[in-house]
Amino acid sequence: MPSTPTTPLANGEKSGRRGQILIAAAELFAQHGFHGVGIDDIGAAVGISGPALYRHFRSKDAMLGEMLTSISEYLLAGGESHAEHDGGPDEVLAALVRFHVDFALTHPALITVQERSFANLADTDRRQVRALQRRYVEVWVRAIRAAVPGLDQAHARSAAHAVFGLINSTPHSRHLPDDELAPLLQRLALGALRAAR
Amino acid sequence: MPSTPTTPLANGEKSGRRGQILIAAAELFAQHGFHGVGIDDIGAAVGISGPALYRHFRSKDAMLGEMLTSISEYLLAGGESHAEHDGGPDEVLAALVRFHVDFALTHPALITVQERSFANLADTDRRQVRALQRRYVEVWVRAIRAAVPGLDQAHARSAAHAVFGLINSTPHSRHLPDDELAPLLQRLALGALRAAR
DNA sequence: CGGATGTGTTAGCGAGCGCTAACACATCCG
DNA sequence: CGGATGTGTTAGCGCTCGCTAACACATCCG
Repeated sequence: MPSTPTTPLANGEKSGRRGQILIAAAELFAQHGFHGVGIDDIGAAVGISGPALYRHFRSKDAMLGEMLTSISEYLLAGGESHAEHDGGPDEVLAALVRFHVDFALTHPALITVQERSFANLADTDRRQVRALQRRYVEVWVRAIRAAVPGLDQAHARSAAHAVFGLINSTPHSRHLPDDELAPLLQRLALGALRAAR
Repeated sequence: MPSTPTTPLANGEKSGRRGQILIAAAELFAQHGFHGVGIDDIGAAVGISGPALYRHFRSKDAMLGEMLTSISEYLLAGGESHAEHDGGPDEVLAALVRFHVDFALTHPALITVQERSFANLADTDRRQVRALQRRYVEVWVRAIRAAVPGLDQAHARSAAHAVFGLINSTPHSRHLPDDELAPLLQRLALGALRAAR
């Protein structure tokens, strides 16, 4: 059975070498930036040497493309699944916050890459990732407007992006154990949205 | 008179060519990442050609170093100045938020570079920038703990970083005019901090 | 005047990049 | 067995990069 993704990279047919390579590459891209990482660095990180990567990916750009697409699909699928669940608007919003916080804490490198390497995508990949991201934002916008009355679309969208920034800042600052940081971030995010107006 | 900085780059002796180059380079670094920008690109952006930059900076690394140091010094000076002003804890915190929001909206490229290119700094520059950033964070930590009782240092520090992420996310999403976005961000940031505990 | 100083140019270096070519070998299966 | 397939290797290509060298010229000033 194909199953819905449980982990953003290394799923289904991406399991094995391909997934392993994407995970290692994401870590490196997050640390040094896309252009700061060489093909040989990525190979070395998975125990093979540079050019062997081309048995699995068409190009370095293709790695980034598949990486960001995969992340965006995972976020969208998770967001939609939580948004569909019944429960009041407050519960839905809290579930979205919890989902995103959990993702940021579990996959800090992926959050970093998603944030920073968008501009390095090839045109086609960039369009696809942007479309997926927009749909994810729209899930949030609907949830925010349902839970916080009196916000127009533009304000809700800005608030959504701001909360992403709040949650995604995690990788750069982890002075707390996850089991204290996660609830703090959830309080901060929901507190921010409650104050949106 | 030397005066305190009114603009993060292009101050005092940095006025003229040096400041102009740093501003142009910051814009390019923000768009493409440090390694994604060539010496010739920076030169072209100020109307001279590549190698002429070495009349003003020792290296490309030195440009980034001076850029981030300058930004960090500006933030720290502004933060300390607002923290010293009298007024209740709430007023001080609100002033810090307003100051940081204003900086993020006025200099989106600088915020982006400060966030993303820290890892590209040479060792010496990185140490200095880190020290300045820590002091800026400490200004916030004190203000947060004064205004939001019951937070220990670690939680306050995490909250400060989260609010930076919230405010700094602005460059990536501006669907509102500044005069609506700024108050929204201030409400979100203060709302988050109020909910920290 | 004439040297010093500051700021620009073009040519070109050495190094590192992404990627391809050519080959090696292990596994699988008709 | 023996070809097909998949996955690894090393050598090396063409290109771009940061940076230096060598030179040009304008301004300033003793």
